[in-house]
Amino acid sequence: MAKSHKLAELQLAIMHVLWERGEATVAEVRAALEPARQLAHTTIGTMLTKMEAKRLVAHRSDGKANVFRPVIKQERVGRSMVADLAERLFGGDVTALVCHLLDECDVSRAELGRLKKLIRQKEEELKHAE
Amino acid sequence: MAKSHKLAELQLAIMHVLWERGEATVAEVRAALEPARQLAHTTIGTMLTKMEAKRLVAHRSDGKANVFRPVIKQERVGRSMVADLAERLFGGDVTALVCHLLDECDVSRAELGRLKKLIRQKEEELKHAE
DNA sequence: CCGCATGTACGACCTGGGTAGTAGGCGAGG
DNA sequence: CCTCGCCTACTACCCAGGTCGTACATGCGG
Repeated sequence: MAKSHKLAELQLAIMHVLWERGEATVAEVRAALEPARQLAHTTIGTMLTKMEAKRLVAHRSDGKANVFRPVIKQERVGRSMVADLAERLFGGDVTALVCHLLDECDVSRAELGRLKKLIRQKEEELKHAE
Repeated sequence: MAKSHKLAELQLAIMHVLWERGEATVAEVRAALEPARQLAHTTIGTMLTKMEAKRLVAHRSDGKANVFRPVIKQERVGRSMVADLAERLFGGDVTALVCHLLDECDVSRAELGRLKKLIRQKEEELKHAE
């Protein structure tokens, strides 16, 4: 029952760290976030605790420190957040969202190439599915 | 400077009504939102007031009622919210976002057609720009 | 054995979104 | 003129995200 997993700023940043590393302690997360944001050690800890309450992460106790690992998949979060945005901004019209993307951000030719390939591939899949 | 305009759920819904109509009273906004959400008249009023404080909307007084109109363009909000999501979810890699879209949502063949056309058009633009 | 460095757990607080109640203004109908 | 209905303005809350401070545990170097 894919309940929409909307993660806010910091939560998402933390999840990224965990997804990348598999698991991490509070200090490690903090260090990883350090360049972008200076946060107190406890801030990360608190956040992680709150996130555990929401079943976004889980922890095991390794000696003195807690080691956290992601519970939900990046995949899943990405999917629901993108879908959510498409819904709220374009009434669920995915194509409209892509148009928007293409229009507003500058996309390099290489990227266009990749996209073309992707679309062709998608068309193949559709053909086979029928 | 394009400070990122992130609007939350209700705010966005209200803006959609205003963008569509050009302007509307509290009662009209409420009526427009009615099918999806039952909200007290004052809820809309309060929200609109808060939004006015943030310069998202403005109002003129027409007799007894206030008539609100959008101050920011839909365009602008869409752009910054999409960019924001791309940034937070895919580190700004627009192509990754599009891939994701294509992969996860089911896109009809007609939509794929539209997208192909779009990309070709985009390629033209790039060529001319050089 | 002491105290510093690290860590955790818990509680405080602020902000912004969202939701609504209440008080008071004001025009229309009786 | 009084009341009903509609409207605004103000105030009050609740919740979640975010940010810490403080108190307390505990391993390690001297």
